[in-house]
Amino acid sequence: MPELPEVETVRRSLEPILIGKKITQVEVNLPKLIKIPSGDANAFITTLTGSAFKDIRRRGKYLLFNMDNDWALVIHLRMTGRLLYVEKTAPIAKHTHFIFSLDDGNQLRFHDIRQFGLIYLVPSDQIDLISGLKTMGPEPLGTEFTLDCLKEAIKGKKKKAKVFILDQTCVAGIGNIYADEILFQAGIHPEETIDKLSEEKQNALWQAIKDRLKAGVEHRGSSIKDYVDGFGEAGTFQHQLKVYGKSGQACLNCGKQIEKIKVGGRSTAYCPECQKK
DNA sequence: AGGAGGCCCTGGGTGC
DNA sequence: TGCACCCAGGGCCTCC
Repeated sequence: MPELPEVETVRRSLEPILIGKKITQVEVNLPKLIKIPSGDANAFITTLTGSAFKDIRRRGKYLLFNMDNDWALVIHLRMTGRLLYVEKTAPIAKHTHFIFSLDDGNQLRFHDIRQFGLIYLVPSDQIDLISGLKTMGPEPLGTEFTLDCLKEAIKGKKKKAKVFILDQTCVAGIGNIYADEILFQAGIHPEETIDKLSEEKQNALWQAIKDRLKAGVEHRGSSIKDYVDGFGEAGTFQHQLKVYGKSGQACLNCGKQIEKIKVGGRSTAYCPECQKK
């Protein structure tokens, strides 16, 4: 499940090889993934063909490819999306929905088993047309994400802690895996009401958000099931996980059994001893 | 405002 | 072996 560290790893893997490359041909096999212009493969193909990659940015879990014709190709990988840079002779894997042929003879392919991925093509100065980007909260690894910034976002909110950190308008880029890991490190119960946290816990949450995401990036993401970078390489952060996917196992910190509950409709693993309300 | 539920979708796992 | 069912989950939606 690509979250901030996985999306950032994809960005870093693709950036050096895509910048300056021109798209010579676009093949769309599943137009419904194009949200803007809605399902319009022809407009999508016409606009992108002949343009070159200028830069690749990331905002939350979105990848933004700025093209030299002032359009931006924006991609959200959701759960099973992959962006792969391959030779054009490589066999086409099942679930390959988009193929961008490049002027270096290789291809960038978008592959997505569950077809949940989202693709947008917007003028690069109008990325706010994408509602998820328009309302996106602060980048947790950026300088704007200060302790005061987090406290301000928390103020008056009655959401459960896990629901709060998964809310992209509160903090950008956190998904189910890192949410559980962050709350474990901060010693916060996932169902604790967020504005009931003590000063000390708010500080611990702030530190844990930055620390776990940074560690995820350093380990090139977590490859639980589907995630790989732009070259098909797996990450290694899955070996650092303390609670996600560990329900029934002993907590590495206290030995108590990790429990599994549902919070905000998401499966949640936590240690009842280390994460008390 | 928050919470619950549904929807999109495939494949892997389990139970009979 | 086959079939039914459940689960995984990000973002967006509706309804209460």
